[in-house]
Amino acid sequence: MTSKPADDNEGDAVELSEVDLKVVPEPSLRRLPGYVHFLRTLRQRGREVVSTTHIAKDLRLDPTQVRKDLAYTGIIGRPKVGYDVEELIAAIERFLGWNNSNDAFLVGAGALGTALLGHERFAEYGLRFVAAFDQDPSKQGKEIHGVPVLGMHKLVDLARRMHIHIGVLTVPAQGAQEAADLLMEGGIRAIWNFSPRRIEVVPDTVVVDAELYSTLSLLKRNLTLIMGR
Amino acid sequence: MTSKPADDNEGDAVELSEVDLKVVPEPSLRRLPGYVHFLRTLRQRGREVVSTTHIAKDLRLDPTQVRKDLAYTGIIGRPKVGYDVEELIAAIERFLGWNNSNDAFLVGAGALGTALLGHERFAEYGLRFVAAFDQDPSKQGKEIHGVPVLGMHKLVDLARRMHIHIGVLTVPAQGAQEAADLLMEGGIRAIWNFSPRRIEVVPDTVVVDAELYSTLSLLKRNLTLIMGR
DNA sequence: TAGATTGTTAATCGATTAACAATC
DNA sequence: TAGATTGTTAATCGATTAACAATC
Repeated sequence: MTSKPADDNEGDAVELSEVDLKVVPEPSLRRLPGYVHFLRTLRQRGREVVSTTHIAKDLRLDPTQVRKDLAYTGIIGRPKVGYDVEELIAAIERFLGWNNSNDAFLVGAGALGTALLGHERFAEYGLRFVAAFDQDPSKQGKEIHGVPVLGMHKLVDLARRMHIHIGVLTVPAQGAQEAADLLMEGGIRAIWNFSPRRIEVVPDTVVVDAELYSTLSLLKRNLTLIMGR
Repeated sequence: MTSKPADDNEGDAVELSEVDLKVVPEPSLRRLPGYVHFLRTLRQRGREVVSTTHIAKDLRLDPTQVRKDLAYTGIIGRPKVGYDVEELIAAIERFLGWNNSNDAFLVGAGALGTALLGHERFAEYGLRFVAAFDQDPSKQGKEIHGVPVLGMHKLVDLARRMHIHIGVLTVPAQGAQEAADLLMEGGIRAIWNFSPRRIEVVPDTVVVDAELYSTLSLLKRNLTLIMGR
């Protein structure tokens, strides 16, 4: 996965692209999609350039922070002027990989899974569901939002043949690891986990938790603070 | 509760609860739900005590970090022994407010909204949907997963009369702020935002972003890193 | 030009991790 | 008891924020 060079043995001569990629802080990666949304609305209003002060004000961030985040995408701004809106959108989208769309499998066609399958906007973010899987036979053979639902036994073989790399996990906690194991057996390298369980993965596979319950907990906690005074 | 007076100036007599509540770091709050999930599986297996080493190993965290997180809930462990599993679960649930269930309104009965309405597990986390709202007349008057869908014009009055404090936003970006304004007008103080827009709120109101697109971006980025070498 | 803005280095802040005495 | 574990203080690490020279 994200192995670090243990010591600086001639690290400078190494191809920069690789090194640079890994060095982007996670908080920056989380903020970048938000910039795109704001920039798109600016573009719609006909704006051609934008400063980090402008972006920062809208998203309530520090301008320096925005500037650093943008720098990771390789964009170059013009002093006194700012950044070209169109160019900036393109740079971030390219950086985040929204252009090269990835086909994905979804496991667990329950309430949450069904919603994700029907969420057209994911296409904008480079995610396309090509098949869903569920152990419930009554769901198999049907389609949900145009995506075929198949039995679990077809997952591994199909993932291999279709060269699928992304799996979305929307199964209950107790089935999560088992489903993840199937995904990995099928060659899937990235798992978007909506179950509340931590998933164990083989090397060179990444799990990102959707953290539904984390954010809900944060919300309730903050509400308690507000109401309690 | 937990806190030690910085110096021993009879600090024990001071009301600690308020101060303590605010001082809990957000990362800790995000991790706590994960502990509960693990502890529940331990309980199911009949385990009665657990050490932070044990928890940390399972969730791949630092034991000291786990100990600090748990301390925020007010739980007290026994050296050499660990923590009482049952007691610990109760302490975290109480701390996160999962016991006192909150009634919530959902705005935007689209694909994502429908899924959330059908997600029974939210009840375990103290969230209960009592009504949904959508501007599409064809959806109004019906029920989704047992929750009535109403027109937007009924939102403010109903929220006030029912003393609703939590709103879940599952509308498209362009309608997000407007919907949030309605929620706030109805007296709602906490908004769980699934739209990609940053929401502006009045004082004493909290927004927590579900960050679907943030985590998806993280996932795709990490995948690119893995595949690219 | 003058002044706003970028790009970058330094200072600050806060969270994580290490160290260790207290303890059952 | 001996040793594992808690609770807490100190050290480290990394991200955010401040400062400022370069620049169009």
